[in-house]
Order: sequence, then C-alpha cells, then structure tokens
Amino acid sequence: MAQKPSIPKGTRDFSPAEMVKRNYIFETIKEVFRLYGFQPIETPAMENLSTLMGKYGEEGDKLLFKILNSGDFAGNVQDETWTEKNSNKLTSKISEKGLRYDLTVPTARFVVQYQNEIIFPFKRYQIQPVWRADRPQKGRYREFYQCDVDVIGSNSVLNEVELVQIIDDVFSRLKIRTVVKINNRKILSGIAEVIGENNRIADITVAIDKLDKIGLEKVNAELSEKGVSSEAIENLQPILALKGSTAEKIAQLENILSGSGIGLKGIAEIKKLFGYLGNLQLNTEVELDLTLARGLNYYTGAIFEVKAKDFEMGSICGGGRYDDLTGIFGLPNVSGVGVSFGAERIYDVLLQANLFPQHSAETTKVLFVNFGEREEAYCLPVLAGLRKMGINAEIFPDSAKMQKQMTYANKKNIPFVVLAGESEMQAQKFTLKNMETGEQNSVSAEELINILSQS
RNA sequence: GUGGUUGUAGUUCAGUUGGUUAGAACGUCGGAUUGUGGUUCCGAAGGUCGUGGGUUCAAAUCCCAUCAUCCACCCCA
Repeated sequence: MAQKPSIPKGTRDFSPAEMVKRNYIFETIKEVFRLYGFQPIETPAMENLSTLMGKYGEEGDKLLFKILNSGDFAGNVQDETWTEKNSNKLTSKISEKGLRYDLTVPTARFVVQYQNEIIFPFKRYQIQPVWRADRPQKGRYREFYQCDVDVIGSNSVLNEVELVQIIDDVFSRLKIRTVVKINNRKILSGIAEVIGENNRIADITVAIDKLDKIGLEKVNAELSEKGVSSEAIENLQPILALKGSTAEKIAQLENILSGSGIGLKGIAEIKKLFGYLGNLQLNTEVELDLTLARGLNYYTGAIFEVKAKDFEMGSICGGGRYDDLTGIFGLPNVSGVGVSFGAERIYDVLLQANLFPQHSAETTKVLFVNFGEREEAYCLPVLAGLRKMGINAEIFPDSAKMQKQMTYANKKNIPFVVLAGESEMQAQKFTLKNMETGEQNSVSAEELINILSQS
C-alpha cells in the first residue's frame, strides 16, 4: 500500500452528503439575509500582512497563517537576520501575505478602499472560510466558515433590532430553539467607571464573562489577581448579583449607573432595543445578560450571543457593534454592527437533533434503471421532460446488474426508481417504484412527470 | 505556547507474563437471485502492526527517538 494521503491538521474534506447539509444551512441563512436587504461580497483568501497584523492582539498575530513570498524569498535576506533567529523579524522579510483570520477586518479594508463606490448604509453579508493557526480540538478547526452579516455606516438602534429579527428568522427556519443574550459595552464601561476602575474594562469584562463558567468566587479571585482593588470588587458585587426580568435589571442598573454618562447611554440603547423587540412576535427568547462580555475588545455598543436551548454547546451566533470599525484604515467615525453565524456548530446541533431535511434540492429524486441501449433511448425523452420540470433525475450510465443499480439508488438515498424494460416499452409505460414503501405502479410518461412533480 | 492520549485491514477496534501462519465487526467485491435496493445466507480480496534505532534466540507487545493523531488548558468561532 502506498503512503496514505492526508490533509493538514484541523482541515476537513466535505463529502456530497455533508455538502448537502452544509448548503442547507448556508442557503437558509442567505435567504434570510436577502430578505432584510443585505447583499453579498467576497474578499480574497489572502490579504497583505500589513492589513492583518496588529488587528487581533498579540495572540492573534501568532495565529495568522503566513504565506511565503514567491520566488527567491531567501536571497534578499541578510545573513545576520538568519543567524539572529528572531522569527518576527525574519517573517517580515520572507512573507508579506497571510490568510484571512476573520471577515471583519477584510470588510473594514473593503469599505475604506471602496468608500466612494459603496452605498451607505452598507448592508453586506459574507460567507467564506477563514484560517487560524490554532491548535485544533473538538469543534475547533484551522479552516472554518464564518457567515457574517453587518450594517456599516448607521448608528441607528433599528439595525440591532433587525439583526435580532434575522437571528430569530434563521433559527426559526432551522427549527432550533434559541435564547439571544444581549448586553452593551457602554454599560460595562459604566460599571467600570462607577466602581472606580475606569481603565480596567478589559480585565473586568473577561472575568465577568466567566461568571457562569467558574463561579463568583473564582471571578473575584481572578479580578484581584489582575490588580483590581478590593474596594472595586466589593462595589462590583451587587451588580454581579443582579436578578430578575430584563426590565427589572434595567431599572436597577439605571440607579447604579446614574453617575456615569456612558453607562446611562448604554442603558438608553438597551431600553430602546428591548422596547422594539417587545412589540415583535419573536420565537426566540431575548434577555439582558450582563455577564456577556465576549473577548473581542473592539465592541463599543450592543453585544449579542445566541445559545441553542436543549444543547450543551457554546454560542452558535454572536456579534455586536463597533463604533470605529474603519478608523485603523484611515476612515474614522464609521460605525458597524453585525453578527456572525457559527455554521460548524449549527451543523452539529442540527445533526444531533436530526433536523436536517431528508431530501433537498441537491439530491436526486428519481433514478432510471438502465436495461440496455434500446431502453436508454426509450427513457431519455422522459428524463428530459422531468428535468424541464425542475425534477432532479438521472439514469444509470451502464446497463449493470439490477442489484447494483438498486444499491446505487439506495445509497444515494434516491426516493424513486423508474424501471422500463421490454414489457414496459411494449405497453408504452414506466414502472415507478417508491423506494421507501417498496410500492410500484405502472404509469404513462405524463403520469410519471405529474406524480414526481407533486410528491 | 503548556499538559496528556492514542498510532494494528478502507473504517472502528481486539491481540494474554514477549513465543509458530496477527484476529473480529462494519465496509468493499463476488455468489445464492439474467427485472428489484434497504433485512438473510455463503465466499473472497485486503496488513512492512506510523517511521527509525535499540534490548532479545525471538518484538505488534519492552526501551529510546521521531512523526502523526485526538483530548484538555490559554484563547477563540
């Protein structure tokens, strides 16, 4: 046996059966995006490293896949650069491109680059793979798809409302019961301000984020370890302990944050958002969750996270608002708000719950068994008629054994088989077999098309 | 980046204190069945035991190295 071929760690092949399922998710998501007026863009798999570096923090830079320069990349490097063995320095000499790490930064680049052509507010969606040189583990890959939908260039809370509607719409169609958790960065900033730790927002939010994971005590321990004063931690306790309905939480927070301008601004936004959402007939639950911080530190307003009920699984969708999306590329004061659907995790949920449709537009509906040349000729016009009606149909290309052809239909999960041999030809009929019930009928060409276009 | 796990047939895995020719299930192919699949029965093909070295009369089994894999942590989707 020759050496077994393989693919890089953390990457995957997708079989036809898997692609049918994946496309079901992507198509459902796209349909909903279009329904709200979003249009697709695509950007290249690779970006200039100058576009990517420094946008994801120090960790992120390490997790970027870098592309070796073409040609004689080593020739221009000075000897001392090699011998110094400083990877960072060396990298900049031999690599100037990298694989995209997410879709947000390329979109920001896109907006800045085409700012004079883009119609604002820019409502775009983008479904493409991204790459991270992370160490893969369960449910985490080095190549995976992101399904982003964003509105860029509008500060209106109406966008947040519509994003929640989109989330509701998508998961209703996929039949996944969800709860949408919402928070606001300004409230978190307000909290930091009120407890007197203005510039420790990052540490505080990261710690708060872990509240339901590691518990109150460990969060407090982590906070003091990070250098947050014990007084501030003390002041934080009533906030962490907030209970009750969203409306009740908001009322209490309004009180607590009365001394913080930014905090009150956040309250106002949240109030408006929940006010709108309250009047909509949503299937999903929506709640204010102050422990929701998300690691990304560029969010400045609303923060979203969607969890699947009935499943032990991380979030299946998340996002938020960032007020200065494009500033780093030289276009300040452009706000963006969006969410990203986690296709891989949604796939796992649908698979576990057996929620994928049995047959889709991408599977064959009917197979014609091949009995020989004369029979082939007899079948071809009907086959063409079926396809004209938009029915996926195929004929087995060789007059192989019947058993083999039936097995083929069975494995491809084709629901109908047509048998047309000598006796059928004589009677100008076709035998239509239902592969699920085993039942079969003799029908004319016209009836065949009628039956298949209706079932 | 840190810690651990496992590498045996296409796949999932057995394989005794080291001992003759390395097994099973599923899958594949063929047959029972020249026009009937998914359920039955019979048969066949398929392995340099991840790779390299060492210990031994003898290694899938013990030791070392190396590569790969999966899992957890950090972080994230």
